[in-house]
Amino acid sequence: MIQNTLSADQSRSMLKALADPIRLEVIHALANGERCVCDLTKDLNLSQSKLSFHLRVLREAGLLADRQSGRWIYYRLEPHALSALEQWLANLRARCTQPASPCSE
Amino acid sequence: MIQNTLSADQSRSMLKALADPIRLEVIHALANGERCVCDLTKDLNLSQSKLSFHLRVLREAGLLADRQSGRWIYYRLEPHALSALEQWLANLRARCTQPASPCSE
DNA sequence: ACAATCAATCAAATTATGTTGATCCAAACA
DNA sequence: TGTTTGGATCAACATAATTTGATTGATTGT
Repeated sequence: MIQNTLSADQSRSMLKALADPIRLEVIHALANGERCVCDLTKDLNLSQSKLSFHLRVLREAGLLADRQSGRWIYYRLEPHALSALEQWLANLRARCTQPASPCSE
Repeated sequence: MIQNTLSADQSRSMLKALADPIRLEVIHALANGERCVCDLTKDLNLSQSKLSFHLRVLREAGLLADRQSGRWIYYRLEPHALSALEQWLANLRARCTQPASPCSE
């Protein structure tokens, strides 16, 4: 589960997961709701094992969740993840835009 | 220069640049203002060529800028870059949290 | 002009990521 | 039970990113 504040590892794996065109396509493909792997392979025109690899990266980064129903596995976005990363980024920026130190003592 | 909206390539290279512990350290080391490369090597205890490599990645991603003064080269944060990425992320999230389609027509 | 210093760059070696095809396992259905 | 389908995983290979040490070019000081 994703907390409000990300660990260094969590933010790093999310950033890495998002920094890939195929994985971004996967995310977009899930924007309208969950889909099973077999439909995703058709939607994205990817081989089964290739898609599976990228789904795992996204899942392990916390960006996706899955559930099984019968013999299908449905993947969906984990919306908290993106906002947690947004917050992490906002924090980083805050730390990086400190005003110059004051002139007198 | 960084515009208000990032291209896919720009966001990708920023995400990748941020997804590395050494490069994050570099960013933190610059949080209080610009520093020359020779001081950064001491601050971060990195070899010259290793630091140079990571500075280049960060610079090419648009996250840092540099200037020369005498024989020193000073690096500084490019604050627009982080906020542009924040915006990119917010956009992605917005596209990913569309409400379910309405019940009646 | 010569020596020293700062920092980029290059080539070689190493490590990490991504891709492919095969295999395995579980669920469903005959 | 045997067969099919959905999907994860594995091993082998391919590609990309990182590290290291050496070289180079520019700037400064002697």
